[in-house]
Amino acid sequence: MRLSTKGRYAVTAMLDLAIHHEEGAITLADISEAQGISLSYLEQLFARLRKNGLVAGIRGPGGGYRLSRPPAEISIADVIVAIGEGVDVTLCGGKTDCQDGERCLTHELWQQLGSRIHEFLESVTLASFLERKNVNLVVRRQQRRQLVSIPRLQKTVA
Amino acid sequence: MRLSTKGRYAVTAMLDLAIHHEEGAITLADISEAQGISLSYLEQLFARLRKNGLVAGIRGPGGGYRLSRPPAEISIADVIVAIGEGVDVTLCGGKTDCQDGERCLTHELWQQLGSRIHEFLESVTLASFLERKNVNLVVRRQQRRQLVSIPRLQKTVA
DNA sequence: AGAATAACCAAGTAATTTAGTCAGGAAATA
DNA sequence: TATTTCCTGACTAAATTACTTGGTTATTCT
Repeated sequence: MRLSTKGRYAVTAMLDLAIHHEEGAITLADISEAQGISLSYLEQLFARLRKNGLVAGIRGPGGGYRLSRPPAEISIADVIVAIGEGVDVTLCGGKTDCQDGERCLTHELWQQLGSRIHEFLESVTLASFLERKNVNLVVRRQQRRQLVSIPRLQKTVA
Repeated sequence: MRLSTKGRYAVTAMLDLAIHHEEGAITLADISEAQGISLSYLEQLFARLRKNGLVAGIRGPGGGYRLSRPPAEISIADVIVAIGEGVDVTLCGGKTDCQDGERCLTHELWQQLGSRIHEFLESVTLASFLERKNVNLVVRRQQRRQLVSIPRLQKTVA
């Protein structure tokens, strides 16, 4: 019952795009540096995000990636599903073709679990998450320092 | 975001024990045969279940395994956690020692997800699950045949 | 036109995890 | 003592994850 870093990477990268949504495209090299993720690995992840219509790639100098929908219309579930990290907790992938009785005994349990997970991840959008986060930051008076190590984030928050 | 067969195996095996809770011990060899799981693999799983106080092993002829608590007091979460399939969805395992800001940005998200999953799995006990299942079976008038391929289960249900 | 920039793509590899085997022991019962 | 069953540790095969390497194509700037 674990989420791979692939999922985490994708979500954090998408949040990064969401933060700079108004400012145009942002390069994978930037994300790579800011988050300490290998560039090529990011490229693989973004290939899937792109194929699923979540982001649009812009080539050439000044290019990069942009969200293809406003942050309020992209849920965490969308991201997780897009990169292939499906929330299929059942053995037979949703179908009821697990033939021998005992498998089917627990089938509904895992199916329900999967639904709950999906519901939750769907209820959180990039926008709603950042909003909540912003509130938290303000509440905590996050002006102590520029310690928090993501400069591009700081700009937007402050 | 997937549950390994390890977790599934453990849960189905525990349900098996729960069904025969009144009838005394049941051997791993039986479970192995009924469910088509390798005996040695089951032994490994039960070693962990035993160490976590969920089952008690009884050696010698006529021995086997029994639940060490009534089925109503064992949740699916207990089982999943016992076999090491933790519901730790965060990177840093609950601690907040993911230093660079972006990690901590999503930290709460994964933590909340983990809580939701755990809550759900905790809300289902071996007893409550079987009860629900029984109701379903009765409602569907499961008398059509003895088709359902688990004889020991059939005995109890019928 | 040419160089720089960045997305795109395919394939291979290293590390980790999962799922399982194998070979034996130790306690209880008959 | 022989059988049954739990119990243990170490070892292996397959799959998955997390990368790396080495390119290509499209776009822009000079």
